[in-house]
Amino acid sequence: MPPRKAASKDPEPLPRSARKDLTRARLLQAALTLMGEGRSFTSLGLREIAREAGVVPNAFYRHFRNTDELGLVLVEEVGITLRRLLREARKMDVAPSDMLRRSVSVYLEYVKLNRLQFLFISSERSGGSRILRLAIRNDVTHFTNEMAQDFRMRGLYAHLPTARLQMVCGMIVMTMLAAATDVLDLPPDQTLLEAEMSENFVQQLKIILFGATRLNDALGSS
Amino acid sequence: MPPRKAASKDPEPLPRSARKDLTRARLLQAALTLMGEGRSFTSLGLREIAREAGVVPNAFYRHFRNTDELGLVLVEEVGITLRRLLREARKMDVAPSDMLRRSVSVYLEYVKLNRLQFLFISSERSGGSRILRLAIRNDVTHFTNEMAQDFRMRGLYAHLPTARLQMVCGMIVMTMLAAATDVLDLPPDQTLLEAEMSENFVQQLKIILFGATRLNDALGSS
DNA sequence: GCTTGCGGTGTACGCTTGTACACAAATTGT
DNA sequence: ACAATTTGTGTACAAGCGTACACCGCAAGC
Repeated sequence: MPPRKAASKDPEPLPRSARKDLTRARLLQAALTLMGEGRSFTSLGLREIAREAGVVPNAFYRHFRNTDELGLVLVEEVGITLRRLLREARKMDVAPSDMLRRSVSVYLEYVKLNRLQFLFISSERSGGSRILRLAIRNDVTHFTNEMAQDFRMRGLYAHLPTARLQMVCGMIVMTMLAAATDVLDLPPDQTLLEAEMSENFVQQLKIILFGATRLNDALGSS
Repeated sequence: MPPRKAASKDPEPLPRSARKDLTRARLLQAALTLMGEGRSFTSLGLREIAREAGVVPNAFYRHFRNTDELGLVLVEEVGITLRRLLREARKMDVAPSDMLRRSVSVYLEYVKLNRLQFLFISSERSGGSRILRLAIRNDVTHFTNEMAQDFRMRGLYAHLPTARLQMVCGMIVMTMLAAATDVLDLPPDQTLLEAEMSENFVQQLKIILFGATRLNDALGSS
C-alpha cells in the first residue's frame, strides 16, 4: 500500500517546484526540437516555443523573460555538455597508438548523441543575437582552455610554450566544430560519407599537431 | 544644347531597365545594411528591407519572389567578391619571403573592405535557411577548389597528392573564415588587438602548411 | 484550516507581417 | 502616335506576434 493518502489514481503528487522544472525543461526541449526541424533559433517566437511545449504562451513568462533568456539557459546546458565531453575524454587511455582516431570517433559519437545541442551552438555561434553569440563563444573559449590544461597535465606537447599550446587547442576546437557541423547536416545513415569525413577529420588534426610541434622545433633551433 | 527635348530639368532620362536595377541594388544593399546593424538575415522581413530601401513593400515583388531569393542573389554577389579576391591574390609576387604575412594582411584588408558581405556569409554559413546555407557552402567549396588549383599552377606544395592539397586548402579556408569572423565583430580601430589577431592568423597558417608538407614527407618515407 | 502565493489559463489589445488587387505614370515597341 | 508593358504606389485584409490583465486551482506555510 502506498503510504501517500492511498488515493485510487494518484501516480505522483509531485511537489510543485518539480512540476515547474518539468515544464521549464519542456520549453527548453521545445526550442531545441524546433531547431532540429531546420528553424534557426533567432527566428523562433515565444508563442511558437510555447505551442511546441504544449503550454499557453503566457506560461512562458513564468520561466523566462524572453526568448533570448531561454537561449542563454540553453547555452549554459551546452557548457555542461562540453564539460562532460572533456571529462569522458580525460579518462580515456593514454595509449598513444591511434588514440587520435579513437578520440575522433568518440567525439563524433558524442556529437550525434547530443545532436540538437551541437546543432544549436553551430548555428548560433556566428549569426544569431549578439548576446547568444558572445555567450557561446565564451563557452567555447573555456572549453579550449580546459583542453590546453589537460594537455599540460598529461604531459602532451610539453615542449610547446603555453601561448602556442593555446593556439593549437584553438585550432583543434575550430576543426572539431567544423566537423560537427558537417556530420550534423549529413542525412542520417550515410555511413560511408561519415567514415570518410571522420578520416578527414583525423588527418586534419594530425596536420595541426604535427605542424605545431615541428614548426616549433624548427623555429627553436634556428 | 542637350539634344534630348531640351527640357529645363532633365538630369538623366535613365532607361527604365537601369532604374530597375538601381532599386534592385538598393534592396540588396538595404538587406546588407540591416545585417550590419546586428540583425541576422533570416530574421529580416520583406517589409523591413523595403522600408530600409525606401520603397513600398509591394515593390519588393517586382524584383524577388521572397526574401530567400534575395538572399541567393546576395550569395551570388559574394561569390563574385571571392573570385575577385583570388584574382588579386594571383597577381601577387611569388616572392617567398614573408609572402604569407603579406597575403594575410591583404586578405584582412579585403575583409574589412567588404565588411558586410563577409558578415553575411559568416552569419549564414551555418544557421540561416537551408537553401542559403547550401548556396554559401557551395561558393566556399568553389573557392577552395580554385585555391588548390592556383597552388598547383604556381608549383607550390607540388609534392602533395591532390587529395591532400585539397584538404589543406580546406583547412586554410576554414581558418580564413574564422579569422574574418573574428575581425568582423571586433570594434573598429582596435589596431592592437587586430595586429595580434593577424599574427595569430599567420601562425595558424604556418602550422597548417608546415604540418601538411612534413606530415606527408614523414608518411611517404616510412 | 485558512490564507497566501504560484504555475498555468483565457481573453484581449495593438502592432507588424506577407500578400492580393486595382491603379498611376511613363518608357517602350510598333 | 498609340497601345502595351513595366515599375512603383495605395489600400486592404487575415494571420501571427509579444504582452497586459484578470482569473483559477492547488500546493505550501502560518
